[in-house]
Amino acid sequence: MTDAPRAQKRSRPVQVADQIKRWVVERDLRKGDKLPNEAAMIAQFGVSKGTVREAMRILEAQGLIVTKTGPGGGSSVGEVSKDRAMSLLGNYFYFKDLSLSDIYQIRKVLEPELVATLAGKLDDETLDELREMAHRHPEPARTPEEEKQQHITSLAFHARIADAADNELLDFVISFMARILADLTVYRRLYAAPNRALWERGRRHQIDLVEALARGDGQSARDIMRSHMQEAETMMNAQEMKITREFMAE
Amino acid sequence: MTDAPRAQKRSRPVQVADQIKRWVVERDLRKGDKLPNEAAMIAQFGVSKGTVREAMRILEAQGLIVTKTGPGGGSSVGEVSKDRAMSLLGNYFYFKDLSLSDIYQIRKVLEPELVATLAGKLDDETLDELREMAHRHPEPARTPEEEKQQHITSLAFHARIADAADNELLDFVISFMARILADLTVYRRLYAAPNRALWERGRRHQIDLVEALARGDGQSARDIMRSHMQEAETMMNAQEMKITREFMAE
DNA sequence: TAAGATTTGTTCGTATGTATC
DNA sequence: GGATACATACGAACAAATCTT
Repeated sequence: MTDAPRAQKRSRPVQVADQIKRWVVERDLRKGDKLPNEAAMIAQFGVSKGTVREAMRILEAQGLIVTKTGPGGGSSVGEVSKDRAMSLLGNYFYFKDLSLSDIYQIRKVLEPELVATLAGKLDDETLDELREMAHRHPEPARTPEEEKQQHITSLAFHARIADAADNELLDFVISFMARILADLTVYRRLYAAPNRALWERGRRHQIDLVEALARGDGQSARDIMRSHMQEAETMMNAQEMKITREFMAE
Repeated sequence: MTDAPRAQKRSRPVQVADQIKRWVVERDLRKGDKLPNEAAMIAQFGVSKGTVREAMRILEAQGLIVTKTGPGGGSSVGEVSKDRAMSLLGNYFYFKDLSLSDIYQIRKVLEPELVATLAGKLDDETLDELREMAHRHPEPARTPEEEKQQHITSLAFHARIADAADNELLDFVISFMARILADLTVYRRLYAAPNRALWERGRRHQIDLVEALARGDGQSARDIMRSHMQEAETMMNAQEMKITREFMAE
């Protein structure tokens, strides 16, 4: 049991929620498995309807159960989705004021590592998706709106690669960083000459990376991603950005 | 607004919880700031007491608010603790069956990166704590119980270093991995000769690492951590381990 | 210490909404 | 459509915690 030896006073709904958690773990229940209905829990725990409902809300908020009305309805175990997990974690960092350099310090080492292990292991469908994204914007953006769109496509490119990893933790961390970056609000001064050469190199990186992945060349993939990350960081630092302070919604 | 354009039917408590979240974000409320009390929310949202309470439980479960009874009590904004964030994220991985190699793939690149940036930046108090942990177990374990204790001390050593990072995201990821590893259940066969040489090298690594950090030698720190991670992985792979399948408690 | 005020915590009864058969 | 089984929501009352005087 990881359960802390807690001396704290815990409200009844929280106690009930904890008991239900233990109940689920003990029986090793899985995704669709059903929990007892309200009436049964009222009897089981000797508490009122309201208390049971509050307990269910707690579990629901954590993504652990889903509830349906009607006959055959009730609560059942629900796998925590990646999106919800990212939102919950996002709430933690809401108070932390992450900087771009914080994020890039990690991206710079994780993303090259990721592509190195993925080389030669991607199926054709994934590779085609990546090719499409890499080629989607053949010209530099002319308007802030286009710029934003390209930015989002680029982050989706990275998230798509992470999804293909069989390391769920690596996938999550990289996807989470992509999401934070996507949620950034860009305050930028529009420079007269938005370095076309640098932009072009970024695009080439993506294209070359996909082909390195396709032919199973892990070392090249790693090297390409390294310089890509390096240049991406440079570009972003050149802009004035600020992380939006808001809670993430599921 | 990150808020998704959700068509779903959301129950009233969830709607109320969302509105309160928005309310908090709009006013940029911080850690101790108080929310309206139950009665006010009942009036504000035109819902019943039970509904408001369920909404509060949702926010509480996410670590966003804390509630106290009595005069001057009520709900207030509560910074999400690292522990709670780790627990919530742990629930996501509960369903994922992470392997040791998944975790070490990331540790191997992140921890060397961490110590490299930390060299020369730790205060004396932190360094002394690390020295104490590195020297705490001068002899190899003789019993499974001692072995477990040494394992936990070692993970605490890494978590302590992560805490000192000014990169909150890096801190969190490393601490989270340490916690997962600490939650592992060890099923081991006790080998006749538990490689004393390897154990001794691990201990030396920790001791040397602290001194490299103390004298500000980032390159050495990185190298030491690299081989330390490499050997730690080897040791763990030699053991039979299995991740305990249970929800983490706060 | 004690009493009173304030605010959340819990219960019960009842009514409504919703999905299935 | 109607019956059934279930969650959803409301309102009034009382209990418990905690602060102030």
